[in-house]
Amino acid sequence: MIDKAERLLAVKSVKPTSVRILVLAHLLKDAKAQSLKDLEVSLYNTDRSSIFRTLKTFEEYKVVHSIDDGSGMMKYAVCAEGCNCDPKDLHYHFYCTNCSLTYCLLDNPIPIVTLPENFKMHQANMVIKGLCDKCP
Amino acid sequence: MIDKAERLLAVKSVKPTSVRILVLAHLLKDAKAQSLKDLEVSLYNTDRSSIFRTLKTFEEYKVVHSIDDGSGMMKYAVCAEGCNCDPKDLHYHFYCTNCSLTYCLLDNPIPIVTLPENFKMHQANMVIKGLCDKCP
DNA sequence: CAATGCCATGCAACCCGATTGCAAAGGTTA
DNA sequence: TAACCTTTGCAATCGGGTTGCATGGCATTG
Repeated sequence: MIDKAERLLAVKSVKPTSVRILVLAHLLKDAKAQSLKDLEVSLYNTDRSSIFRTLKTFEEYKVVHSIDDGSGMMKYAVCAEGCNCDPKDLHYHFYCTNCSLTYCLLDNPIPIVTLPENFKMHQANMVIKGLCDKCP
Repeated sequence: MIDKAERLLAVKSVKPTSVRILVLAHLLKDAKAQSLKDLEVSLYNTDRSSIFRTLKTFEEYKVVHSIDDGSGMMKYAVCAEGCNCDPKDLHYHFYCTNCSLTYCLLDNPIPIVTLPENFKMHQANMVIKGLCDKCP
């Protein structure tokens, strides 16, 4: 997972520092979107603000995308291959109100929404809330 | 607008106190969703926590629905007639990244999203971000 | 009318995630 | 080695949301 992280950073032209490799390796580890706090707990000897700034850098270089799932904490997930975080790359997210996990629903593309005249869409944030398959 | 607010409160069985009437009248005044701060500024002589609790009450009684548009501040908008805040009543919201206004796009129903097996949808929060017709 | 109790309100304080200022550490270049 | 830039760690701050508590209004009961 460490190598995978290093390779991804190279592809995205982000200097591979120790914190960045650790954070990205953790994000790659499973499919769920993780919050700053999640990462802070996992990487307990790394400073919160360093992780925070790392995530901002990742966003800037399209390594991860952020998800506001309404839980009060921003979540971060590694971008799928070829993702440019354009509207066409957007996908739904699913937030489980029981276990607080956030999933990327990559199979469902965001539909075309007809906007009022002269409205222009740049991004979208689509979150479905409910219970995941592990929660009753 | 005051009378309209009073009537709506009666319909929803919410005791019509002065703060509640004022808050609701302000929310009815225009179609844009308003934040706690917006209301605090408009009703400058009313306490923030009173407005806050009023909004919570309104949500509980389905007078308003809240929208997390990703701006960092929850927005509130009066429920359309007949709205029960069920998934079927959901609609898209549009957040203008320039002027920070949030609009309800009532004409577009939320499509059916095929969830992974055993995932259950209860609510959804769909926000499109971009520029509204008044912003360049 | 007086006593009681409930609910709304105002004020102040707190919580917590996000963010920033600043100095030290690490690495790169001249 | 010296100068420089970036990253990191620590501490502090910011801001929206939320809560504890005392006051005040209002209605119900005796």
